[in-house]
Amino acid sequence: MAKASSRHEVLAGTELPDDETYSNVLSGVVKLTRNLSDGRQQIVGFHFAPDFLGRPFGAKRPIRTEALTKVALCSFPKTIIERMLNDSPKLGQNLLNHALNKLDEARDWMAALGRKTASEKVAGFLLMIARNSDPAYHPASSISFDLPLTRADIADFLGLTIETVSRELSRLRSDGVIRIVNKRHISLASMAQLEERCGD
Amino acid sequence: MAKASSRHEVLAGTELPDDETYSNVLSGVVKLTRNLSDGRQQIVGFHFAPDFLGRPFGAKRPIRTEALTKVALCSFPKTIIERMLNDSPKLGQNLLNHALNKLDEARDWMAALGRKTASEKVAGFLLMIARNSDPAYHPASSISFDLPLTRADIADFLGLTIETVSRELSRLRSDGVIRIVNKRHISLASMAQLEERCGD
DNA sequence: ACAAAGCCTTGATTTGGATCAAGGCGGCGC
DNA sequence: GCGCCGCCTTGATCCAAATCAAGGCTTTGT
Repeated sequence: MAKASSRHEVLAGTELPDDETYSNVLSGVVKLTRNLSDGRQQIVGFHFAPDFLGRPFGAKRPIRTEALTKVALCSFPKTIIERMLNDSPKLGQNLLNHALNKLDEARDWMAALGRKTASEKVAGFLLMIARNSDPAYHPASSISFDLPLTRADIADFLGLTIETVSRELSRLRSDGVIRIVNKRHISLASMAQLEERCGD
Repeated sequence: MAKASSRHEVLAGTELPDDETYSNVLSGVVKLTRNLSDGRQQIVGFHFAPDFLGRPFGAKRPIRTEALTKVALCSFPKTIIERMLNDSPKLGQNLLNHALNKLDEARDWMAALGRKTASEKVAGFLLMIARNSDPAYHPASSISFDLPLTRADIADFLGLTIETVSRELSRLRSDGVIRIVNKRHISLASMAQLEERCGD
């Protein structure tokens, strides 16, 4: 298996075509986007390390895959993966678990999109990024992280406009919940205050 | 395998506990609900025949599972399923495919919740029910079906209020797109008009 | 037959977030 | 250095959907 794999990096902004490979995200962040016919856009998922990318036996879907940051990938040809799925049940179980975790995440975000207010959405989003940036986080300690997304991407993820995202971030800052070190770097006194504001 | 299975029916409104069984939906409709702490509610998925219910190796989730109509199930103990997953890769592949299809559905609905207008959401919802009611549908022919949901459930699915759902259904009726035979039964002249109004 | 409870519809009013509008700031090319 | 461009913020106004309100229709129980 190690023989067939190839490690490579792509730059932020690269579209990852839905080709015949199958990859593991080693570092960086990938976004999945769904478009309506008139151009309205919704981000429907992220892949952080160590998520998988690519669908075995894949029915193609109208979803665009794009690197948000520099991304390191470890890729295999789909034929190899499909053969391994037939031979060893272990891999299939990993993939099934991964897919079910992604499904749970998607369902959490359906609840957020359908029922949360703008400020709850933004707080919940910052929490998600914070948790994925610092895997071994302590709920009480202070944390600082880069936003891998522009305001436009955040808006596309939360089902809001750029202006509303900007206003809610300003409000969190003036309420003392976050510090906006610069447009792309946030620091938190504690996760606890964000957790109170995220509504679930 | 057939030995360990048991066929049974539950009434509309029954909660299906997240127990140690694993089931196939033979008929009827099941809803999955996610709640925020203050009681706001979002329906995050449906299971129609022949979907699967239950998560192998299951991490429990804060999701409630409830029969919307009378539902017929074919159940197996989880231990059996988990043993079969280790023995034969075929079952694992089916489950993986099923999970990936549910994930695609969830992502379509994320786009709807985040970016569609109320009337597009209602049109898209009717289309989904119509397609699941009449598996062998012809896009051009006229169709009639029962809504397995109350207005409150529809609102919880679409991230709207009961009143808005009611108004949008009334509007589709007065525009001649649907006939409301009674509160729970709808008939369509054609799917095409709904497809035009669902926004994607 | 009637009362009570669910569920749904329709109308009036309010409001959260969208849209429209006007800069600010930082990086880059010339 | 200076002007341009992309990205972000903030303010003013508008509007789609929420909320508030009133009743209608059906079913259930007495």
